Amino acid sequence: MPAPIVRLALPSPLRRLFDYRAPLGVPYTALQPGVRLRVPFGRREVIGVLVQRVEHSEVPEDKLKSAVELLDAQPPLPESLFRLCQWTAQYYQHSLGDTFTWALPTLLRQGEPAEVRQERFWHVAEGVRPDDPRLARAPRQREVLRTLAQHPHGVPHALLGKLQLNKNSLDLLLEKGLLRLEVRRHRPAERHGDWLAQAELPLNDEQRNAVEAVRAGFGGFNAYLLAGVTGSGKTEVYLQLIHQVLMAGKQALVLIPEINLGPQTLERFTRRFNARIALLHSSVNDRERLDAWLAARDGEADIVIGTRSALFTPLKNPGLIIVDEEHDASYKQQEGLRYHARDLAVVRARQEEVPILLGSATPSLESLHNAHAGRYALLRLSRRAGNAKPPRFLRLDVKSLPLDAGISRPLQQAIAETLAAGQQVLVFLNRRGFAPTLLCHDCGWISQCPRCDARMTLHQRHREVRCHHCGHVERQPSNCPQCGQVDLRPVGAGTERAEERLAILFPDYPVLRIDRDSTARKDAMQRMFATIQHGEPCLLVGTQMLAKGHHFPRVTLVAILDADSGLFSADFRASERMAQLIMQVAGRAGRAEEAGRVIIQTHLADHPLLVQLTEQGYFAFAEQALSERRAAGLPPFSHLALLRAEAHKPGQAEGFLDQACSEAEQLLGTLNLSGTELLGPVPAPMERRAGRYRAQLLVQANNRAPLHRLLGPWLTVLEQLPGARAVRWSLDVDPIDLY
DNA sequence: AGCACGCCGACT
DNA sequence: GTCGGCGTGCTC
Repeated sequence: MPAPIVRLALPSPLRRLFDYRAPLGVPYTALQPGVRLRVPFGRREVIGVLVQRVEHSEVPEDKLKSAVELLDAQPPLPESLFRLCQWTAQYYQHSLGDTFTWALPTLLRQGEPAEVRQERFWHVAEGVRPDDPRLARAPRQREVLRTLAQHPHGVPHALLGKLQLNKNSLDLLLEKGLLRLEVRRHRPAERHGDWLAQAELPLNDEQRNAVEAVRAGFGGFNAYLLAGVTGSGKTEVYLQLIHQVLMAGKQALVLIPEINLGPQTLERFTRRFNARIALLHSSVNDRERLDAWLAARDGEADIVIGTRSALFTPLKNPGLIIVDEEHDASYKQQEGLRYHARDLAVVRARQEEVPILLGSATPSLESLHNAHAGRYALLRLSRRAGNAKPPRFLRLDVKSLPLDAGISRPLQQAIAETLAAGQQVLVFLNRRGFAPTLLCHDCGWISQCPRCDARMTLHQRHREVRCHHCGHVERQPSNCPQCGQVDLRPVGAGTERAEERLAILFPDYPVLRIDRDSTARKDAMQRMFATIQHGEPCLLVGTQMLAKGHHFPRVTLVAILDADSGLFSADFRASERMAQLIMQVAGRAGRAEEAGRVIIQTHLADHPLLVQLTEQGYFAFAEQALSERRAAGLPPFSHLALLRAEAHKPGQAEGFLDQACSEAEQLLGTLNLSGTELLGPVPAPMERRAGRYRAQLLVQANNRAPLHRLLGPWLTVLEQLPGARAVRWSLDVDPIDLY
């Protein structure tokens, strides 16, 4: 009887499965969905995941290859996670095999055993004496044996170096049978005593209501949107809910944004609970990641905290999923599998029948819309802890006012007053570098990036001009490359220039710049935060790095140098992002007894969205923005998919998208789908980037169902299009950035 | 995606 | 004369 046939998902962008004969001698019952097999694929070997056994294959007998090896006795990923991956692949129209690549720990897809790290212990074999005659002429080995004999419980492999035990001698001794190598499974961490390592904080009634509401929904799928202004104590709500989860013998999964939220929030979790916490963020190495993944899967971790990809951590007893700062853009992956971890978290919660809590001071319009539609229960926290007053907003109209490094005279005055009163000032400017352009005053030459349709930013400190889009760097020219004159002028201002200018304007106070450039060195950020916490009056200048997570209790003035770009951008989400950023930055100020002030420089001081935001607050802004979206038929009142393409030659990407567009039109007809529109193809807003010409085609649909009915067959056609190889293309379902 | 094959330009 | 550019074909 020939070996059974198995259908596998392979790490390849091809959106189909591949059939193989099972390896020889593997019992039929071992071929469970989810087990990994090593298989020949083209001219290489890859590791695939078994999706199903099949009776017979469409693939001709002579093309059917045999799998090399079965890697697992049991499927390493539980069925729940397998299902989530299948759903994800389907929804984002992505290859299932590649979806596993993004969802599973690196070591698992490299074929590592799905087991917790094993520790190896070296022992002297039973009955062996250090003066064994076989070692008469091997003094080094005799020495090794003598050392090992002093450790009756064996020597862990990791400590061999410390004891000066030579690996070579050990191998020889092992070969002679004089040593025994013991492999011990890392023992799961034990937990003792009460879950709380620290008393819980008292809750105000809003917080108590929130905790009670979510608790009432334990044990089944229920979704909550916790909308709490900065400083209203969202984290305490999370902590008390997690405590309830732990007491019920279940696990909590907490997703956090990528940037900086780390230290302060994490510390609150670790200090509060006497629990096994698995951390999954960018600086966790592959081995630790696999161990954390396994611990969560086997119920040996009580709380899992991690960034985007932690969404795919299996849980033995899931009790609650929390997505903190749910509006944060870092939940959306922008390459490969373009998933949104917040959206998938909701799907997962539904699949695993657990409650989910989305929290934010500035909820996304999508989530607010879901709350209005009754899909999420809205829980509001409107009061700041300790009766801290909300900040006061001032729109400073800078029309026709001179700007000095982006700073107007009235703002300088406000800064001076604040510093004189012994308080700190935060200056927010979402642009790194000294100036976004270098201009020749004599001939009009500008610092254009040779590979992008963009200007290169001057970084004066490093005497360089850099392209922020492709990373291209050149020396700062001293003469104009075009006319040779020396009058090169920086145009506009970034954080570096603001920092320099503020240091001159306020020589008596320290100026700290916080952006990706200034915090590149490992401890730089820590040192700056230490200075800030110290409380002396000072000026902080920075990008959105300043807006996330950290609290600056002594800051009483927040200055936002430029709010305009959010108000007239081509991207319809720009105003939402601007509002969120302003509120997040504003939230850094005035947390103690002094109310903070927020001064927003703008040329559009009467812009309705800005007025609404600053006078009525974020929720009023959101209502207005939502009604504008509704009127324009934009998300969340419609659904988008964006087909992007890029190619080396101009026009090539658009040519491909033209074909794609007519294929889509045809399919819309044959499938009889209505309410779906094709917009484009158009060149990308920045057509050339890193030397490639880019274009995009937007699909907009009133309903999700017809959109998805189109996408599947459409991509199948696109994959077979003759021109498809010459362009690099990808589909983004629910795109966030439309560039 | 990766990898090989195949056919035309600047060089050890 | 070769090394190597990327066009295109295929992966059970």
